[in-house]
Amino acid sequence: MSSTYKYQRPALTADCVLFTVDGGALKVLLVRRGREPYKGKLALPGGFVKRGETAVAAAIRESREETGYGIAERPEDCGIWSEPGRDPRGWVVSAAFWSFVPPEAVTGGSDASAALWVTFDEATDEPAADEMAFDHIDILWEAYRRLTISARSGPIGFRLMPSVFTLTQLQEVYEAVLFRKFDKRNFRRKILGLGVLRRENGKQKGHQRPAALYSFDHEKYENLRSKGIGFEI
Amino acid sequence: MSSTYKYQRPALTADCVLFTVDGGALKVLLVRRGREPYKGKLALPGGFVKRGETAVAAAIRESREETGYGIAERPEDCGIWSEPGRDPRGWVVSAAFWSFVPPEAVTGGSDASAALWVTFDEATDEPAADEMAFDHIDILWEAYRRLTISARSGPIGFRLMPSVFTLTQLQEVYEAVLFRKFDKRNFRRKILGLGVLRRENGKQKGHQRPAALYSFDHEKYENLRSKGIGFEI
DNA sequence: CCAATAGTGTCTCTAAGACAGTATGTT
DNA sequence: AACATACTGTCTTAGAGACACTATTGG
Repeated sequence: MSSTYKYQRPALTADCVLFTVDGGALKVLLVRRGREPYKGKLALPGGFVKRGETAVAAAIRESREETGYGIAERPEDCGIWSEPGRDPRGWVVSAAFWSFVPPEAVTGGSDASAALWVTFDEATDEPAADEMAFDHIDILWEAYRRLTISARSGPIGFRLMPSVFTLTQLQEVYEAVLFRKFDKRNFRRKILGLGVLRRENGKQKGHQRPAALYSFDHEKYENLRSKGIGFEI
Repeated sequence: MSSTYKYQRPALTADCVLFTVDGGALKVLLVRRGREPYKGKLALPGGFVKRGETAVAAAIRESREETGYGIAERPEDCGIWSEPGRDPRGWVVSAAFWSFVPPEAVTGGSDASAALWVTFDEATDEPAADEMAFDHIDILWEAYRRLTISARSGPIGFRLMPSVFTLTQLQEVYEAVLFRKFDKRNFRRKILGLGVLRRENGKQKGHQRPAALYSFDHEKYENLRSKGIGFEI
């Protein structure tokens, strides 16, 4: 019952895949590494977990420090990455997470940071994927897999919509995340039928016919999530 | 770029929640701890990750060492548990996993081990839940949450059925895992409609009318899993 | 013959998906 | 007036769920 072990200990890092939808495209936040190893390569934001904090807290902290972007909601698990040799510095295990960032944040990051939003397509296609540090390309794919599962099993709106939005905007987000198109009438029927949207006063300011504005009803939304009601458009 | 860090390192453990269905009840495999801390309390099988192995490999190895039960399939993620103070010995972070064990294994464990199968109800209800070491009761609940999600999104059969089985047995497993009953005709229609079962020759040996035997068609099963087809009975 | 379990078919209802035209604003 | 986008309803089809009786074996 001593506080030391005969076993060697790994270094523990926390990495975070941050998604957003911007201009109809699913994007992820990457940083260009300023030091070795993989200096100059693209990587997920992240860093070492400090004693006294949880791994998820470290992921939030490091993401904010490195990129200036705040995380809207509690990040979700994206696996434990412990393949020997995944980090040339030695035994480094990473706890990965993923989360959404609302689109307002896309233009609000700290200017001095090395963070950049890259479309998911660009990040995962050659040759950019080869430019990714460590096993981060694998983590990115796993995060996307979990994102799509999450998007299909419940409304994802809270996590990446602005506080007030139009139904067309909401549809565009779903189309970007799931890489498919929806029929406008069917989409509206389904979404409104969930009963989690609240009609807001006012109209969108646009160049053509203004659209009605909506927001999420937090209470009904949580109710729906906890009951685990399916959500297949 | 040295191989040492200014940061302290956590000890890393891997814990594994092993489920089975036995006698119509969902059960989990627990071990009674033989040493401090929490000596004499119930805990999940698990132990320290060694350098050169992945966390999931450690979970498989430790489970087998501690309990004698082999794991049928690759364990799935059950989160990273890193709350400060969760282990009185110091900074100990646990990577948790969950998996199924086919029912044949229930009677096949090593006799000398301190492992025992406990129904999920018993393990999670008071007062047994208070007898659980560390934060393992939380890990157990999280594993069950993930199990039910998995059971609803695809056929779980491969992972915990014997190689040949009857439709009634399969239904009993689903009912035990999901804590609900199914109509026999609807269940059969749905399962057979998936096209992943292969009719086997021979009949069940029983005391009444013998039932037809089935096995899983591995190829069609994997096809179904990869396509992510829903599975809501 | 009786007990026990295996096995089978129909109806209803809900929800997804396909489909085209009208309404309302801006310039 | 022309243009751009918002908004709306019906039909078809697939699948979930409720429901009760017959078939086959062992004792």
